[in-house]
Amino acid sequence: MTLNKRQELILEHIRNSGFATIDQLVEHFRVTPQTIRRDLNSLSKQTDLKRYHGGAGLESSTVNTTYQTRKIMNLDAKQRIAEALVKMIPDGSSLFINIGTTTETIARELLQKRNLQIVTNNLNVAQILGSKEDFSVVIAGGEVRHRDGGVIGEATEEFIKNFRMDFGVIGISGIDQDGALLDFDYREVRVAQAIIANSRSILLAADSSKFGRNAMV
Amino acid sequence: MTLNKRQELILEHIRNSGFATIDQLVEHFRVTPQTIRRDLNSLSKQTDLKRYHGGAGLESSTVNTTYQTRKIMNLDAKQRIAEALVKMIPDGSSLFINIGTTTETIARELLQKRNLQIVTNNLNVAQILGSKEDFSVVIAGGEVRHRDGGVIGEATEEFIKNFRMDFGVIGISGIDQDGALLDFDYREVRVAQAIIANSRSILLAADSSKFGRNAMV
DNA sequence: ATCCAATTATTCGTTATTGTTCGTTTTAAC
DNA sequence: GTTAAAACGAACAATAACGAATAATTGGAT
Repeated sequence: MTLNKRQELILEHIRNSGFATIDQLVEHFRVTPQTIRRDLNSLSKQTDLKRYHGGAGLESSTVNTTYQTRKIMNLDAKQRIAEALVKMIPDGSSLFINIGTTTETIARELLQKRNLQIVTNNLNVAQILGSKEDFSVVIAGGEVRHRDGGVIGEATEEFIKNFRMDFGVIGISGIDQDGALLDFDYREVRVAQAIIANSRSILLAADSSKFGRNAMV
Repeated sequence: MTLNKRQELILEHIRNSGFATIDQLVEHFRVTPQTIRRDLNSLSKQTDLKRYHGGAGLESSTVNTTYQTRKIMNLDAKQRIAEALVKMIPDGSSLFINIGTTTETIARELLQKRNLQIVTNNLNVAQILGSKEDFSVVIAGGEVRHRDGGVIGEATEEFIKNFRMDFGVIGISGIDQDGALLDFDYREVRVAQAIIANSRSILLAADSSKFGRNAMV
C-alpha cells in the first residue's frame, strides 16, 4: 500500500508542525473526517507518525533531540568507554572533568575509586561525586547553561587556570577529521582548552558517533 | 493505556520545570480540574512523576540519608515560608541564594517567576533553577561540601564579591538570642556575610525550629 | 455507453474522553 | 482540638471520536 498525494501532504505538514487535529485536516483538504482517519491510520502504520485521539503527531521524544533523549543514545558505548577510562586513573589522583553526557557516566564509575580530587565545570558531575565522603570536589564558578547544567564563561576559565591536575577528562561534542575538537559552544571549547593546558595527561572520552559530526567551533 | 497528547505535554512541561499545579494546567489546557487530575494520576502511574495535593512534580532522588530526612522535617513550614518570600520578589530581579534546605524550597517556588538573575553557592539550587529557559543562573566556584551540595571556601567568597544584586536569600542553621546568625561551618557564615554586603535587601528564611538552636559560629 | 477498480462519503453501533455532580478526605486557619 | 475551604475520587451523563459496512462517486479501459 503506497501513499497518495494527500497523505504525503499530511505527513509533511505534521513533520513541520509536530501535530495536527482531524478537524484541521478536514478543513484543509475538504474531505470527511472518516477519510482523514483512514489516512492517519495508514500513515501511523507506515511512518513514524503516532495516532492520537482526534489527530496525529510526532512522538514527543522524536521532536527534539534534547538532553533527556541524548542521554539514552549510545548508552552501552558510553558505559564501556567509562569503564575503560576509569581503569587508567589510580586512587588519590587529581582530575578535571568537563561537560558532556559521557563524562557523567564516567563520574558514576569514578565512585568506585578513593580519595580523588576533582575539579569540574559540570553541575551533574559535581552532584554525583559531591556526596562521596573521601572525595574533594571543586566546582568552577560561572554561568550555568540551561541545556545540560554545564558551567561556562570567562570566570570559569580563570577559575580552572588556578589548578594543576594529574588528568583532564574531556567529553566533546565532535571530533573533526583533522583531530580538532569541536563543541556547539565556543565558551566550552575555551574551558576545555584551559583544562588541557593545566593537566599532565588528557583523557578524551568520545564514542564513535562523535567522529566526523560537524559542530560549531 | 497509552498517553494522549495533552499528557505528553504535561509530562514534558513538568520535566522541564520540576513542578506544576492543577490550576496552572487547567488554565493552560482549558479543561476541567477533574481531567487534569485524571491525567496526573495516570502519569504518576506510568512515569516517574509524583502526585502531590494540588499538582504533580518530579521526585528529587539526588539525595542521601541524613540530608533526606532533614528535608522532610518542617516541610510545611518551609513551604509556607517559601511561598510568602517568593511573593516579595518581582519578575526580573537579581538575587543571591545560599545554602540550606529552606532555600531549595524557595528555589522551587521561584520557578514560577520570570527572567530572574540568580547567583548561588548551592548546587541543588543551581540544578533546580538552571533548566528554566529565561533564568540566568551563576554558580559560585569553590569546594563542594559533601553533606548538602553547598559550595564554600575563600574562592567562593571572592566570587560573590564580584556581584551586586537586588536580594539576598539566606537560609541559616540557627539564630542566636541576640539575633546573630549561626551556622555549623564558619566558611558558610563568611559566604553569607559576603552576600549580605552585596545585596540591596536581605530576605532571611528561617522556621521556628531555628531560633535558639545552638550552632558553632 | 458500460464496466471495473479505487477512492471517498454516509450511516450507525461502539468506544474513549471529558464535563458534572456529590459525598469524602486533606489542608490550612483558627 | 474545630471548622471552612480546597482538593479529591467515584459515578454518571453528554459529547466526540472511532471502525466497519455499505453506498456513491470518480476516472480510466474496453
